[in-house]
Amino acid sequence: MTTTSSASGKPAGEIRVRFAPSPTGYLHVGGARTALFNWLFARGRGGTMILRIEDTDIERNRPELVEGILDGLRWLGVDWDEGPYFQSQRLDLHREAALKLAASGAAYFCDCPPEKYAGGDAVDETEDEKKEQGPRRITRCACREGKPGLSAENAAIRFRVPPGAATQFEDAVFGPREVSNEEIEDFVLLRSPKEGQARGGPTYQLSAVVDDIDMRITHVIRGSDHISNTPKQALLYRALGAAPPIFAHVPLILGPDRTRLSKRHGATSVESYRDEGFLPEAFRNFLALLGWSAGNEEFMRTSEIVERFTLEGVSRTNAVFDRPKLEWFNTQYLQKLPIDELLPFVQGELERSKLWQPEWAGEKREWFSRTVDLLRPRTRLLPDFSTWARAFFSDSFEYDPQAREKFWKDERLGAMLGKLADTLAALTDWNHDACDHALRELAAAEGVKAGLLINGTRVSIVGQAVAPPLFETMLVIGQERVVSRLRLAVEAFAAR
RNA sequence: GGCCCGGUAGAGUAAUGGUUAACUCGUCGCCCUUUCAAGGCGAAGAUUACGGGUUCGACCCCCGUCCGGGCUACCA
Repeated sequence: MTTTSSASGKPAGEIRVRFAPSPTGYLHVGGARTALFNWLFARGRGGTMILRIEDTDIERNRPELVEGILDGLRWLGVDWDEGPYFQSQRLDLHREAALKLAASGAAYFCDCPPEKYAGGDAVDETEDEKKEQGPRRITRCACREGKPGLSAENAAIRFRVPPGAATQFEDAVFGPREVSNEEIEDFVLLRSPKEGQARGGPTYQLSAVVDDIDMRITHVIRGSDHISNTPKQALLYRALGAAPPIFAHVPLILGPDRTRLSKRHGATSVESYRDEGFLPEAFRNFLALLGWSAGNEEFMRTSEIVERFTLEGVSRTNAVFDRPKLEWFNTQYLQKLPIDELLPFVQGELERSKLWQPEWAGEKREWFSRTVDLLRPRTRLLPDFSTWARAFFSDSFEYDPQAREKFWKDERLGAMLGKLADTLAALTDWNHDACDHALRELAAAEGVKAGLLINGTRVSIVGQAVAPPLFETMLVIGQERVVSRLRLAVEAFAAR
């Protein structure tokens, strides 16, 4: 097996990491966080990020899911320098390695039924032994001693775990690890051929290690659910004549009930957060802080996280996914992002909701920018721009029933709205103070508190009880529209 | 069952033997105010899972217990 055939000609000593999802589902938040950590690590030290699709399980594998995973990654802003490689296209390399190991005696052919191995039971134990209480022995079946007539055409290949030794590896998060080989079963490298097949496929252990060697991966950063498999892989590296990489097992993400995050906890796919209207950078910031931290500051632009990220800073404790905190990050980014960085996201949202007008990117860009800037302190998710703030982008909007209920109570309001329309229509200079004075004078003349008119007017021109300060709202909506909306409101008020 | 890893306020983390255990989210209150957010100020909330050690001194080191998680596949 060669270790020099990787696609990149970069110098040795460079950091190379990979994210290796298997297409058995969508990209979930746990996978996304693992991808992010790999990416942060690579980007922070000039390393190379590789994407590899682990699709060796033909039965569970769903190729149509690959594109969704890539989309999720792209949305997250996690890009890669090499790949995606598909393990299904590298099967010969994996088989070759298994055969080579079998030829050298580091592995052997075995045709025991898989059930014999399941559960870690010793297959060759006696009934008496089975009844004994003590710890179960790790499987070492008779094939290990060599069974005639076996080959890759009719048997699986198992790794021969060296007896009487211990296997160690380095984990950047959990520290040095050592496991007695007595705890490691003779795991399968190459499956036995299924009916109609000439040869079996590689298992995860084999293909991952062979590819990691071939791709010259220096740091394997993955979920801590893999930590127990790592001794097997360390053994494999050495048997294949390669030095094991540094491993870094990152803690798992849990649901509110402290069990592993899964569908029943609600949204777990990255795409669902995209669809809800979270900003990718907010999501990234949140994810980065699940199992990693750097001092007291939590709101950190991605560039800053890249700068500060270290494997040593990764926690060993599983973390609970806390949606309210994710939402807090989103509101922070909605408010603090330089406006020009936010605009494309709002544009995307308005395009989705069919409210977008091309001129807002052209001659009316200033207006668009000012309006978004005015709205953003009160938004939580991108769709707020096309739902709650619809009246800022469209003349077709409805009065929110609760807003009407709350602020269209006073009977005198209807008439006042009409008078206000007349007064505002007469204004020659459409600015904040002019609107302010006009409204307050009217309120005084009518003998009502300005608040009554202000609140009633807000509902009239944007249909909502909550909006930015009224006179600034009037400015961005424009004189003509404000006046006509007030006149429409007079009718609606009467018919309410 | 076995092997491994964890356990600091409701959540995420800090403090890696040395003053009243710190920060962020959330919760509650006050200020601001034209609605609601944002923002500002403040409060409540932790016998550092429990029990033993070691030490002048323990969140931190050791042992045990409990709880949680992972692995225990010819899945990845």
